[in-house]
Amino acid sequence: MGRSPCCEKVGLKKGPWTPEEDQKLLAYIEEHGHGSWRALPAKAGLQRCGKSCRLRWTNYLRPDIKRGKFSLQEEQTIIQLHALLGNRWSAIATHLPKRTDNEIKNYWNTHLKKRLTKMGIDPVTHKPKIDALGSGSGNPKDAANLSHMAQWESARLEAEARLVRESKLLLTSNNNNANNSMALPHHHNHQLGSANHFMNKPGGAITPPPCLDVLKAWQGAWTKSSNSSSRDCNTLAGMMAMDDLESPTSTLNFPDANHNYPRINNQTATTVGFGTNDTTADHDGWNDDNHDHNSNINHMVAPPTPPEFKERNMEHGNTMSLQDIAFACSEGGAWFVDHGFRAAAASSDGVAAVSNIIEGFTDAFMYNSEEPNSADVVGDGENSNDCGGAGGEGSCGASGLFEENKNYWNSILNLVNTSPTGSPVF
DNA sequence: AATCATACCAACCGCAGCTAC
DNA sequence: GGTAGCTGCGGTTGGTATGAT
Repeated sequence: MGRSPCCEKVGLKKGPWTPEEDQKLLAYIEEHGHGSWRALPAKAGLQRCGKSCRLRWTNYLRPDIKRGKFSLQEEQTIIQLHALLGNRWSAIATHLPKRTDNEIKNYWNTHLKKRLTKMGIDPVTHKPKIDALGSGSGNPKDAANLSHMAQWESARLEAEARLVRESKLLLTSNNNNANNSMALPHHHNHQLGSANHFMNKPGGAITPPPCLDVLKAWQGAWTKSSNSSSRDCNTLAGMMAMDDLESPTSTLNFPDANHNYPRINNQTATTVGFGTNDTTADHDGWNDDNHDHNSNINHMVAPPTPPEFKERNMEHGNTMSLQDIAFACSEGGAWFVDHGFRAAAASSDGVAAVSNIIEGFTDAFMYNSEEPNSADVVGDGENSNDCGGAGGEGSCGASGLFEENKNYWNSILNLVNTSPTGSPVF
């Protein structure tokens, strides 16, 4: 791979651009397009290297750039995408219309990172800092395990999402049946791919679908070891709410309605923790009585009991496999698989079977009304199991698991699905 | 008013991936 | 298959603006 000499050439100007230079570059690109950046400066009469021209164009002169203060929703999106993708600014920028990767990066480094740090969150891992927790659990192994899990899961999550995309491309051409939902048609395709990946095992062996809410699970795990004074800060949303943000919402939102980014749901932020010892009636993942649904911050059910998970985690070398994650969702997972495969049984060929699985899963997992504890999807308070909707009376029991996984799965799928450019994210 | 510290952000640097030859 | 060129990306720097003392 050869290195380009670029700006090392003598005589090329560096540093801030003058209005005249901007005008030249703008005029040339408007008339001819940028074409080859390397050749552009000479053609445009600029004493700059192509790289500098490209940067000036993409970060400043491009007409579709929005400048100015970041909105609350943009901030939230950046934080959530950063939690998911890390410092992949271009990927993050894909989901923030009219914002450049450079701008987002700068904003992260100068604002958001500091803010998170100030609030005791590690801006790299997006979980409460060990220092902030003090000796907390008193078990350094926990921290190591979680860190290990975080790294592993980050990679796995990306691979999973990539497979979703690939499978979508592969299967959409063969499968129109999976697109018959008026509600969220694209999800069928994505789930189709995902199901093909994690369920289509040789010999008919079925692997339960993954509970993808790993980031939140980490936070939940940390919740367990944090003290009561810091518990209120154990959801990112909670932290945001405690700082200078206006809303605790951290459910993935897309800021610009003009870009057809779907608002996934109207629920406010949630944290699911598989490590909590919630024995209270609210089943909100907190072992107390003051973190209920009336809070601005919603807490969801903690799926398996800690000893089960710990034991399993140890068996698997302190990393989480898909099966482990699914195990974390075991209560809903068994039903989920059963429901999905009852639908699949109606088909004989592979693609249709997978399609039917997805149909079944979609019905079951996302819209199911047969589930005894099905929650109100939009959290509007009308359903007694509404997890956090305004005025909702119910708490998140077993249905919280479905809600939480559904929401997170939606988020991931929509991240993949709504990318304007065929997302370079995955 | 002057000086210093901090915040902000445009721009640069260099690595890595992709593609053409 | 190897090499060179080009482009994109992420980390970092340095100049400017703003605030504090």
